[in-house]
Parts: sequence; structure tokens; C-alpha cells
Amino acid sequence: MSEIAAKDIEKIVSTSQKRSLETDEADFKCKMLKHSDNHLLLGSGDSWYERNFFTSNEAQSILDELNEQVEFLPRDTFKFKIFGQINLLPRDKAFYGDVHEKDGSYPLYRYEASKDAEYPQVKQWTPVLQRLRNILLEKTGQRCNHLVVNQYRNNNDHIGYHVDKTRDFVQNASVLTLSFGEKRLFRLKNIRTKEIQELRLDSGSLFVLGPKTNSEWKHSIIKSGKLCGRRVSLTYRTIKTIKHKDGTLTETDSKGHLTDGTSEDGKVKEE
DNA sequence: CTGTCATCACTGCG
DNA sequence: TCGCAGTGATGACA
Repeated sequence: MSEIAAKDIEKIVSTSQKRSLETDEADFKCKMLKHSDNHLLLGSGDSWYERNFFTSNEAQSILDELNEQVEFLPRDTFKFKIFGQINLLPRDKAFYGDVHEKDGSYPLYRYEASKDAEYPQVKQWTPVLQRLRNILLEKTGQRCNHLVVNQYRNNNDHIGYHVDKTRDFVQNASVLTLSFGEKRLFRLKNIRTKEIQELRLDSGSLFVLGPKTNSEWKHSIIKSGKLCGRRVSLTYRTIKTIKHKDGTLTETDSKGHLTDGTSEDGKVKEE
């Protein structure tokens, strides 16, 4: 475990795409990647990676707690048809967040394109998940109210290139991802130039995906032929959409407080 | 209403 | 071993 961080970072631009890239821009990205070993600027410049956010001992004990406290949904919760073939998502998922003790309302992150898609219930934080949320608040100033836990059991589990749906995001909020367990390769792919940035997400690391990067780049946990063990990722978000027990939706303001302009039919009053 | 665009993961091929 | 094209029904959006 004595490799240096710079060694872990690779920048890949395929030769076919390199010719069509403006070389100035490619060089600029390359310099950003080399700028700092433990605090790398990535994507559109509003994303960054901190490799040793937790020590490896801390990361291991957090992973132990996650194993005790996090309950993943069955894989067949997420069935979908594509080209006539029924598929299950190649990863496990669980949802946690600020569930209101009295009225049962909770933040709703609609990550599907479809407007009438249904989403699993968000569960109340477990102790370790809430503690990490508070640590991220101290670190970044962002108060997250929603968490997706993804579990990649082995090298075959993955997620393809995608952008995060942002309709439920508080304005300018970043997506904060903690990684525990096995290291996995993460790629950013520029939608316009096809430039690729790759980094290894280590156990105990923090990756911050900025809003500009999310709009200009896709991201992926790539599938690898090389055998590897389990990685658990915690993806914290600040969600403005609140779902109530009667099914209605309201929005919070930019500070995460409920707007007081909610009308009786549950719609949010216009400014 | 109509066309365009994005979308998911898996398979097969070079 | 790897990356990528090809596989299409569906819904959002202009």
C-alpha cells in the first residue's frame, strides 16, 4: 500500500478521439489532474477527489458498521426491459434520508426519466449513515438529506455512463460520494469532446461531483475483467422535493427549509 | 401531433 | 481483455 496517489490517477484519451480534440483543452485537463495528489480537480473544475478522507482503519470500521446497519433491497426490485430482454440492475441499492418523525414525509429523488416512475421507500438514517452525513456537512458545508447506498459485490457489478437527474436537486448542490471496501475504477466522459478522465476510488475516499461536471460529463463505475471484492458507496444528495404521506409533493427552499407557500392541494405556490 | 433525443445492460466482434 | 457498436420501446420535450 505504498503507491503514491499520482500513480493511481490516469488520464486516457483514445488516439482516435485525440485528433478531434482541441489540444489546449486536453493539456489543461491534464495539468489539473497533476495539480495535487490528494485533492484533485476533475471534470469541469467543480469536482474533486480526496483519497484519504478517512484513514484505512477508520474506513474499515465504518464498513463493519455498514455491514451491520444497511439493508439492501432485493435485486428484483429493479427489473427493467431493454431490447426485449428483462434485466436486473447489476448492483444492490438502499435508500436513506431525513424521514420526518411525526408526519412520515421524506425527500424524494426521482432518478428515473419517467415522470410517473415509482420509487422505494426512503428509510430513516442509521447511526453510522447519519454520523457520516454530519461529517460531510462539516467538510463541505452542504447539508444532505438523502442517501443512495450502492453495493458492487464484485467486478461484474457496475453502472454504465449516465448523468444524475437533477430535477429534485437543491440549486448548485453537489453529489458527495464516500467509498468503502474494494477499490473501483471511476470514469468521467465529456459528453461533447468524449475526453475521458479516470480515477481509482479508494476505501475511505470522498468524491465530490459538481453541478457543472454533472451537466457536461457522464460518469461510470466500469466493469472489469479483473476479479475484485465488494465495494459499498454512499451517495449523499441535497434534495428539495419532499413527499408526504398523502402522496403530495412540496419543495424546500435553497436552505433546505420547507416553503411556507404550500397551498391546500399540495402544489407549490409560484414566486 | 410530430419528430428528435436520451435511455438502460448485454452480446458479439475486432 | 477491452472498448465499442448494435440491439428498441418508451417517455420527455420542443
